Amino acid sequence: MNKLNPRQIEAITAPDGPVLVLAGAGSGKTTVLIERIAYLIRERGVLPYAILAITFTKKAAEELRSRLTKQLGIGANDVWAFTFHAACSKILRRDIERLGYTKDFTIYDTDDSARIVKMCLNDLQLDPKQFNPRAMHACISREKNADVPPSRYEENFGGGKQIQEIYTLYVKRLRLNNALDFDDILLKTVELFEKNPDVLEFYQRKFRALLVDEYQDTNTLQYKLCAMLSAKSRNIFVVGDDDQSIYRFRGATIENILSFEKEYPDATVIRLEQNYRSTQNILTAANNLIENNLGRTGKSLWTDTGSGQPISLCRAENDYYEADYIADCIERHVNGGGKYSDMAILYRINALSNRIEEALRRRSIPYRVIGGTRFFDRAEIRDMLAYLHILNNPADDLRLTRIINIPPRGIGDKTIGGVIAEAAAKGVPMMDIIKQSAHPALARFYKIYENLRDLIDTMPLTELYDTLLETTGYVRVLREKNDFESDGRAENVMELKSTIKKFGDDFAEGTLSEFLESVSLATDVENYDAGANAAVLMTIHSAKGLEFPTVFIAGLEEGIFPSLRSLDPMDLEEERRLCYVAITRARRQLHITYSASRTLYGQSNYSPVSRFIGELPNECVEKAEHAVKAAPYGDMRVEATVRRTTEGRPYGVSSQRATGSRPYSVTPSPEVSFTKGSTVNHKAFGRGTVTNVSPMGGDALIEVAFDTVGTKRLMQKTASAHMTVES
DNA sequence: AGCAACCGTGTTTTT
DNA sequence: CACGGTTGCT
Repeated sequence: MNKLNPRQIEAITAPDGPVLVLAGAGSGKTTVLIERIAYLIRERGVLPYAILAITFTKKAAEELRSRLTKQLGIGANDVWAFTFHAACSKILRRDIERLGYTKDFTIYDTDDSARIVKMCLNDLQLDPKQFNPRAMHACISREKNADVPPSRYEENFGGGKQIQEIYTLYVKRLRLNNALDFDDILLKTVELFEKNPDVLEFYQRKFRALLVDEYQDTNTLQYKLCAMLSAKSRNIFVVGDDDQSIYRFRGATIENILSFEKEYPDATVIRLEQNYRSTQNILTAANNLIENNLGRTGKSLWTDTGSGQPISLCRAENDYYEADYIADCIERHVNGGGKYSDMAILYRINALSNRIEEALRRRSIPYRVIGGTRFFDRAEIRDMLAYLHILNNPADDLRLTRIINIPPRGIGDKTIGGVIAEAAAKGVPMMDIIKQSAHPALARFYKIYENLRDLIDTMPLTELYDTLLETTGYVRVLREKNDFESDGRAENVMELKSTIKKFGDDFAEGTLSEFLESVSLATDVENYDAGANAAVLMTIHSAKGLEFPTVFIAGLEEGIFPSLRSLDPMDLEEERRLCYVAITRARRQLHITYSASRTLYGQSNYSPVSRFIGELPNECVEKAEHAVKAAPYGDMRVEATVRRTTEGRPYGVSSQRATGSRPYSVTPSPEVSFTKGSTVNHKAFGRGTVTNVSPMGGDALIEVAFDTVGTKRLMQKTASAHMTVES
């Protein structure tokens, strides 16, 4: 304990009962959590299995577990260190039968859930255009997280009768499919406890101590869970930072941490304000920014390690230059002896990564993108997982309809519609209907299914997967297509086998059901390998809890950061906290960039600089020269939007993005290019000379001095259809 | 039944 | 821009 400061020691050795640790960014929060657990075990005689430590991300849980093992040895394995979702899943796997589900229950992600909503709309004959399935699901999710059942829906929303109907049917459908959505994992656990006091009491007795990380991000349901679990022992130790609450949109309520002292008047409250991560310049900037928020507990970070480099601020003309500036900085950093892996590029929205990826690729800078479209979200992976899901849970109609005719096996819309109707009429899963069907294609499908199903208890998962590939013909059909995209997809399908193998290596006794659960709860951040020498790109949300020597924050423009959709005061405060989180990720050097114009969603727009930049103190900030060595777009050729698809190792390598359920779009490079000085011939305007080319979004604005009609400005993409280059 | 081409629309952040 | 859904052809 000799490396700890007095405040930290106070937190670690706090007496029994409720404890609130308000821990600023970089103040050694995780260390305190770990030391507290070690202290409880060593000094207070608490047994490891009587400790429940909850985190928000899998990565945090893993880090907690590995550091505990280092500290305590093998006994640490008995500590329950999980995310809310993982802990609840574990509780549910044990007792969910009391709620009428079977233990093989399936977990639906946001995408699956939206599809279920869509089916509900169909049943209710409502127009999916009027009731956007994703928005409807967001509504339902919000209500679930606030613990509002369908029957009470209207109390919250006047005139929401149809939404209530959708919500009701949605709940029914999930149950029929023996499925839980993300929110249900928490909701059903609470329900389990409420309906079965003996189960609750079992866990209340089991857990002598509850510790919660990132407490500022808990929502009503999670709050309720914590309160229930600690009601007997009253040993609830929470760590958090109200300034870093960034999940309001997911129902997190900052009230939970702000009112902790009211809730537990006898609580021990400790503030950790000494920062061990960043330079004073970075901290001063962060402090100044966050002071613009009201309703904080009030905290000011400090360090004794010196002021460090000023924060560099760069204004770019457009997003191409912004990206190139970042790439240039990284290149110079590495030329000066630094590592690529020192650098992280953070942004508010995933859509900003594309331009930056292009710039990094152009300079051959190794990078990896965290988040965005996940490996598990690729169409072909979803297909394979769907097969595994129906083997695990035959009632999973959603997954069944996804793959029943993939690859094509003669089961068309009409046949599927018949099965759905009959299943609905009888109130049974679709598989029951298929089993008895005389339809030859359906019978053939059932045979495939049945044969595989017979193997799940006896065959190792990887072999089962091989057999699955074999009997469904999925890979064979891909290979037969013999094109670039299908090859990539086939590779991805094989890559899933590596995931399965790794799961088998990690959990020798792991079942299919557990594998699927691990996939459902997986995120991309935990796949981030800090050991690889590559720059990292991710959203600020993903970056929470991480730190890097050098951080770039890109896209500091009004409408992007803060987001256009977050302009009312409460949302704006959350955006500001997000910015605070971003700034405090940096250890030594922080670069902030913004762009006068930006092409987003296929449209180019001008936006003013973000208000957050004005909230940084001048003395910490230095304007950066826009040092573009060889102007990369000077004699511009329109860059084709050639996306690297899936060559190389399909996952975890830089520069790959899935483009959803359709084949990847590969646009060939346009042959025509106009450069300054070339002579052109236009269908309508005749002969002319190109006098200027400037980049403009994914296009370019070209100026042409025509021989007869004078100078005109044209967009290259449009003009190329009417204009040729004269040789 | 299956495929290709077209149109219209929405697009933050994620356990 | 990129998706989902629809239409129309084979």
